Amino acid sequence: MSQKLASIRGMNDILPEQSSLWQWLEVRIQSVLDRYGYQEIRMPIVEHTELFKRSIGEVTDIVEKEMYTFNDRNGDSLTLRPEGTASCVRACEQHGLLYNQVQRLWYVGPMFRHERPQAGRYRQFHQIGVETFGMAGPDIDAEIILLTARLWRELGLSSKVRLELNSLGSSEDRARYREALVAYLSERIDQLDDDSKRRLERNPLRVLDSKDVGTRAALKDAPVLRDFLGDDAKAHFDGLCAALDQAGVAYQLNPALVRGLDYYGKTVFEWITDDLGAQGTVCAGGRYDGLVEQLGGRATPAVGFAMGLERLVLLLEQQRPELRPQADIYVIAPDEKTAGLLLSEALRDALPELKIQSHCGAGGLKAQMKKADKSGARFALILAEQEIAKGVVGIKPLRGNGEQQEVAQAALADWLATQFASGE
RNA sequence: GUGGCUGUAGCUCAGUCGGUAGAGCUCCGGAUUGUGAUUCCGGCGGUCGUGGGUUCAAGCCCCAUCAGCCACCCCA
Repeated sequence: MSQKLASIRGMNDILPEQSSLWQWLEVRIQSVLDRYGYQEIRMPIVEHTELFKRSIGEVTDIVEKEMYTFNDRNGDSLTLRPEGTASCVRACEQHGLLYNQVQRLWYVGPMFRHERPQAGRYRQFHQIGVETFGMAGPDIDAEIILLTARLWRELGLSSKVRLELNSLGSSEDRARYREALVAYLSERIDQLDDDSKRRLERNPLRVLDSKDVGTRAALKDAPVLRDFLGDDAKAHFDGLCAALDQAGVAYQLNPALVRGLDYYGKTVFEWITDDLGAQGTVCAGGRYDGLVEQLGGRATPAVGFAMGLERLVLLLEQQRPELRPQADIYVIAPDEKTAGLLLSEALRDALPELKIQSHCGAGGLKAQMKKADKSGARFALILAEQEIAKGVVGIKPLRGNGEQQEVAQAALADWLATQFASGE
C-alpha cells in the first residue's frame, strides 16, 4: 500500500458515502447565516507569509512550526492559510469594504496546519468562519453567539455542546494582568511543569489552561483576569452576559479561557463537546478590535468565530441525521435502454424536484431491482417490452408493502407528483 | 514535536506453541427464464502496511520505516 500513491498525511478524501452528510451540514449552516443577513466572501487559499506573521503573531506555535510555507517561482514566501481571519481582513482592507461601513461576512474552505494528525484534527481541515466589522458594542457579540446557538438547534447538536465565555479585557488590561500573573508565577516557578515554564516567557496567559496537576495547584491563588478589567471591558462583558441571559442562552464563565492567536481581546468564547476526546472545541471565537489596524487599516472593531467542520461531522455521525436517499425513483428498462433514458428525461422535465436514476449498463431485471433497492428509491419504474407494448409503466413500491401496479405513460408524471406530494 | 496502542480481503475482524491464511458483511451468480429488501447455495477477492533481520520455517519474534488512533503540545 505504501508503494501506491497515497494522500498526504493528515489530508483526507471526503468520499461519496461521507459527502452527503457534509452537504447536509453546509447547507444548514449557510441557511442560518443567510437568515441573519451574513454574506459570503471567498478568499484565496495562499497568501503572503507576512500576512499571517503579522496577524496571528510571530511567536505563536502556528506561525513558528505549523505553517505550510514555501517560496514560489519568484522567490516570494507564500503560505497555505492556517486560518481565515487574516485573509478576510486583508481582503476587506484591499477592497475598501471597511470604509465607513458595517460588514457581516462568512467564508468556508480548507485550512492547513502541520500538526500531528488525530481524529478531529487534520493537516488540511475545513472551517466555516464568520467575521463582523464596524460594530463595537456587546450586541453584535451576543448576535453571533445566538446565531451559533440556533445553529446547534437546527443541527440537533444542542445537547452535545456547551458554551464557555470569558473576557480578555483591553490590551492595556491584559498587559497589566500579564505582569501580575508573571510576578505571581515566577515566585512558584519550581512548581510548574516544563511546558508552563516555557509558556511563562512566551505567552503567560496560556499557563492558565495547563492540564498539569502541579501547575494547577500553583495557580490556585493566582490573580484573576476579571479583577483587572477596565470599566470599558467590564461594561462590555456585562452587556454581553445580560443579552445572553435575556435570550435564554446558558453559558459558563471560564476565567482560564484564553486564546492561542494574539489578536483576540475582550470577548472570547468556545462551544465545547465532551464527545470528541481532547478535540472538544467545535467552535471558537471572540473580539479582535486591534487586528485591522495592526494590518494597516483604520482601527475597526471586529468579532468573529470559526467552526471546525470535521469535528461537527464526527458529532453528526454519532446520531446520523436522516439524509435524502440517492434517488427517489429508479428507472428499469431491461430490454430497451433508450426507452429508460427517454422516460427518465421526460420525468426530469416534468418533476424537477425529484431525483431520478436511470439504470445504465448490463443487468437482468433481478439485478436491476437490487440496484433500485440499494439506491434508496421509493419506486422502481419498469419499462420493458410488455409495458412498452401496452403504453404503460410498471410501478413497484420499494418501501413499505404496496402492490405493483401499471400506470399509463401519459399519466405517469401526475401520478408520481401526487405520490411524492402526499408522502412528504 | 513527545510518549503509548494498532496495521491481515473493498469494509469489520479472527488467526492457538513460529509450521505457509479464515469468518461475517459487500459484490457477482444461482435457487425464482419478468421483480428488490428476507432465506438458502455457490463464486470473486490477500506480496498479512512497507523494508530489512533471526530461523529449516515468520501474519506471529527483532530492528527500521510509513500510516491510523489515544494522550500531551497546540488548536477548529
